[in-house]
Amino acid sequence: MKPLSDDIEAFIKALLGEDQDQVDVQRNELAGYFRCAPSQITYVLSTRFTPDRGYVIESRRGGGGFVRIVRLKKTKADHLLYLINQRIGASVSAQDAIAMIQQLLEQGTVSEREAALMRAATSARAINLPIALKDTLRAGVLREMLLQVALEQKEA
Amino acid sequence: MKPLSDDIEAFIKALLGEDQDQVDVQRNELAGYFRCAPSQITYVLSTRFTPDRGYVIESRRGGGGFVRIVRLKKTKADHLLYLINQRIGASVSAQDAIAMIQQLLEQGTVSEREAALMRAATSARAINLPIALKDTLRAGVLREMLLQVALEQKEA
DNA sequence: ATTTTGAAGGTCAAAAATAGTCAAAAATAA
DNA sequence: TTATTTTTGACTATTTTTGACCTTCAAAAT
Repeated sequence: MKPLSDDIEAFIKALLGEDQDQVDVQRNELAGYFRCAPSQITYVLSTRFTPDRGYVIESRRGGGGFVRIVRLKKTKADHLLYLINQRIGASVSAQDAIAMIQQLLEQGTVSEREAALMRAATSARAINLPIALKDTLRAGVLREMLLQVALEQKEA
Repeated sequence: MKPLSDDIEAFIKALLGEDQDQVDVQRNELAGYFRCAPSQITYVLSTRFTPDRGYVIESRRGGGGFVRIVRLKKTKADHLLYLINQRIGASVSAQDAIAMIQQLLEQGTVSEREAALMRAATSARAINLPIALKDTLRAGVLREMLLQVALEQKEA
């Protein structure tokens, strides 16, 4: 017997279909449909729709809340995905961040202004913490920014 | 289903339009139009039309009372300096950061892509730390990014 | 001039509507 | 059996919506 998670995963992928690269669902509604705990939906999203697999999740709580699943277009975002999934690990030095940002700039993935913003956000001044934590923090900040750029690639 | 608050926000922004910098509404009338509690109007005003987002509210009670929504007109440079020197202190919540970035966007100080980058860099996902340090860190990241934008303003 | 009154708007806390977290239990796979 | 994955549920977090009660203002009544 196939686990429910697989069905839920398939269902969401079906919702995305061919042309759609983004879909909004309501966690409780989905859970109701599959007669499972709402947290199971969260489980599926966090195990099957990761950046690693080419997806990004956004969500909002409260009235009118939702979970948005966005599929990244792999062809366009190839190098970005590599950086996000491989190159950025648990920690990134300031030097490494600068190098990666430079590459993105040179290949035209980001503008000069955008690159400057990214450098600012990952600079030592911005990330003012005990050494042990610095590089970890920077990894998080850089990753989220790259995910954001990858999201926009999809629109182009 | 989008929350009512978003509709009310959009409605008020439509009233303001491009050229108008201020508009008067009647709380009860608006509430009647949207079939909601009058206090919901107050809620929308106090969450979406804050100084951080570039608006101030004035009002008068009693017969002929009104609520006036005023869009602040500050020069971009002044506003940036205010944010950097006054508004961003030792700590900034995720919500406050979003509000400030939103205003920069509406002001045309940053592009949609740049705003998205800034949101990503200051998001809770990017800044994944013990609560105590989060807001402090975010303040640093946001400040450095704004300084960067200010720098470029100067050159242009 | 003073008081009354009805028409605004304001406050605040509770309820409702969502989603997230985390650890334990259950099911499977090795 | 042991390790891993799935499933669940209790508890938390966030956002929106509502309602009961409070304050202020202007015009009418005295």
